[in-house]
Amino acid sequence: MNKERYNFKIIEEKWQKIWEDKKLFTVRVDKNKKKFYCLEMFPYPSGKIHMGHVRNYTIGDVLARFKRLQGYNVLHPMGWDSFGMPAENAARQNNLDPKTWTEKNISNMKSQLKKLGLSIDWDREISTCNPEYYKHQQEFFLELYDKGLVYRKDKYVNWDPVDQTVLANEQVIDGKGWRSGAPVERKKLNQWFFNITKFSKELLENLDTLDEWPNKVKVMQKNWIGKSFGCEVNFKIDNSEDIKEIKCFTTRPDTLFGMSFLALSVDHPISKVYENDKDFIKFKKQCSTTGTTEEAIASAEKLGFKTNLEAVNPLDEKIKVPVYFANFVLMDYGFGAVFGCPGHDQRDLDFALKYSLKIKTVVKPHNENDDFKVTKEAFTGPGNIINSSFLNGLKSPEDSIIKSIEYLEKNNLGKKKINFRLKDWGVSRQRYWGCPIPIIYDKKGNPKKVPKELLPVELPDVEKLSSTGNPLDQLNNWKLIQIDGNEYTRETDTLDTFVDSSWYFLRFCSPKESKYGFNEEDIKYWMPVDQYIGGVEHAILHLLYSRFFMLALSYENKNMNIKEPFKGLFTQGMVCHETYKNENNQWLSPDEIITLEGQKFEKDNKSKKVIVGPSESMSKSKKNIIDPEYIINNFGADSARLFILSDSPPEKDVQWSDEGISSSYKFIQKLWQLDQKISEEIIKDHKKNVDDKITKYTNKFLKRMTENLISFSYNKLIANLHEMYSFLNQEIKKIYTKKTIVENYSKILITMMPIIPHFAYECIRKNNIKIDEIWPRYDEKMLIEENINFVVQINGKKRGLIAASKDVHEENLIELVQKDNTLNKYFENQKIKRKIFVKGKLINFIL
RNA sequence: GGGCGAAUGGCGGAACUGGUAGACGCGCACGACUCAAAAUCGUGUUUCGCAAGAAGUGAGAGUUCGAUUCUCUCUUCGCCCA
Repeated sequence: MNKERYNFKIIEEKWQKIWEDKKLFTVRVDKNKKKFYCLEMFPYPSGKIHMGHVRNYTIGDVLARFKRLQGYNVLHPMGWDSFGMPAENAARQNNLDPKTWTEKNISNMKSQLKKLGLSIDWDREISTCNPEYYKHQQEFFLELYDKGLVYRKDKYVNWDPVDQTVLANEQVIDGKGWRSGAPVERKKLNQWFFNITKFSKELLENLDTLDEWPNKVKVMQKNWIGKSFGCEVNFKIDNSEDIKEIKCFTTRPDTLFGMSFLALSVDHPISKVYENDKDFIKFKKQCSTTGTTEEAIASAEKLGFKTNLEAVNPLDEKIKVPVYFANFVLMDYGFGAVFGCPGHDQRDLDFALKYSLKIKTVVKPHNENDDFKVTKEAFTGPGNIINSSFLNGLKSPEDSIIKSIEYLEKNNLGKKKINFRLKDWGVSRQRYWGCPIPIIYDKKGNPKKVPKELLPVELPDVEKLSSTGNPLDQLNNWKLIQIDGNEYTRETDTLDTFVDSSWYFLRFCSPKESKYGFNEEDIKYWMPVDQYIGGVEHAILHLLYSRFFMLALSYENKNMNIKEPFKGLFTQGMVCHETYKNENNQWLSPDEIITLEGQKFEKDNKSKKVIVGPSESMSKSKKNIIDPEYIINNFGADSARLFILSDSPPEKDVQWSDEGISSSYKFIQKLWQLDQKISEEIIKDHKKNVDDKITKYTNKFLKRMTENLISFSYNKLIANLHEMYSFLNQEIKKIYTKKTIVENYSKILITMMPIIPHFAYECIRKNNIKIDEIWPRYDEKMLIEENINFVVQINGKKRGLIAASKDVHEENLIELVQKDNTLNKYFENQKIKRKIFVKGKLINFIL
């Protein structure tokens, strides 16, 4: 038999065109149909899609197509997270403007995504850098401003003194600017903030309602919000005219007796008193050389500036301690002041050792004596309180904290307080390529909202980005504006791109609505997102900001009652590949390698062996990248989809391999050969079936496919397909009527539609199978096996199998076992002490 | 240091509520076709052993007739936070 090979190039292109012409995936609100909103995290238009995108969008597409077959009205949109720094960097490098660069990338990536055969409603495509989009974002900004959820304050940024620009944390490498190499300074700028902490409590508590989220992500968010239970304590200052009291927050009021200093942030209001003190100015400047991240501050050497103030221990007035400014205290947390207890906090101990302060031990481990003393390492574990007057002997921390707070409250020295680690969201970026903040300043510098009719505040075009500073700051004809005869200056900062992605899922519901960011009727129908799919790297910020945005929009708005944007969340794993290096320890890309007799060599110089390293997530720096476009062109989209799903569960990392993709390609060819065999059998149209094996199998197969789709076990779907192939390939040799074959085979083909859609549609069309595109149900009755292999165990060990009816009684089964030649030897000269019979499964003899 | 999770053949991974460990794929070996190779098809593939059989899911214990699955201790690795 001369079989035709499967030509994916012609067939995939053909079906993509049919889907597009028929607008198969274009959806609208239909209140008679149940909706399903399937969303994958939209991409940044970097220029080309990468394997991570292929995986993300394939997983989403399988689900979207499956839900569509199940009869849902499926919203499956796509857009572009198109503001951000890479565009600015590329523009500087290539001497073009970010807009042109971005638009070119979008059009290229769009055609790449289309080649994957995704079931996307492209009519809803959005791009965050489009004024049509960010106009509404500016409205939201002003709406939140009116609600009091937006404010301005001073905040430190990483400042590159050479490039005269603000750096993001990831642009600071070893304390130096990534481009200039100059040591980064901390600089204070007046910036805009979203008051996300107003919702700390809701953001934390609502996590418990998200039962379709991975627990891992919820734990990460919980830790990030960081609720802590503690106490604010008032410390009296008795040697100063101006300052009478300093407030601290602490989670360990039970260690107050061990206090030996008080430490303030250099930004604490008290610092005003010292603003003319030369030494203090010097110290403050020194502090500004450490980075702004918590990690940088934590790992920096502890430094202090001693004031002449003396703080009184509220629990014992005889104890007076010095007050310092210290570089490890942050103004953002608590009151910007902490009391130092060197015995039971490592940071405080480091500080105390440096400045020769007292170390008093007030907690001892349970198994130690009362003369236990902390010297070089702070003791932070659980224990008992010592050297602490009325707290002595109490279990620390549980009993001692409660008791100490009780005492402080009773004597008006402090009060119980819940504190959150979460900080307000700074949204100002000193960048060009972002959404302009719709604020203007009058001559006195007072901020005013840009009038609604003047929105959007459009980004001015630039021909070339300057190398230093914020470009918007230098465009005077844009920056200076007259309204009603009054002169104003525009805000030149743009919004953090996380703002863009905090509401795009709402815009997808009404992408063309011009009056507002969305239409309430649309939102009521489509929201929340039923399944959100993306990388775990967005577990905290993007998801938290999106959750905040929903709360902020519904705040003081009775019409909005959606509190959580994402009902279900799925975080997929990364795509990995082996890494290669040459003899000189330089990275080599997979296409610079050739395999000869199981050994890997350099393609250009076949005598040079290649060192094969561990498989790691694909990255440019390690050169272990496979280009999806190359794969699609050479193996087809269906092969790529099949392979990216097959080897690992979608939530775990997957290893990309040449063998894997070619095996997927071969498997599609095999399915095609099988399809041709089946076609021939359909034509023959026998009069009578030899048995009903195919129908039984199909039901079992459908059950497995359905269950594996629901549970995201997509790797098992592919295993099911392989088994199905082996089964049908054998079984089709027998005689079946046309009706039986068509009935079963069409159901099987439908199950392939979400996974390898081009192939499945083609087979359906080619065999003239008339189907409603409906996910097939299986018949429970057909799943029951009349005869079962019972497991026979002796002393819990498997010794054999006995075929019997599924309803066989214990006595009859025992009879069968004793008649069995291979099993009865175990019973010779043995007494059966006990029998365990599990109906329809096994029998276990204890001898 | 704290939190969360994982550990199964040469490799990726299956095993439903405790009940036949290793489905399926890769790799490998052998065979068929071929002058030969590639492609394709077939057979085999946890380890030890010729075999009967024995051992076996990171290590050690426990519960149970029976544990990859439940409990405890430990080891290693991954992720997040510091």
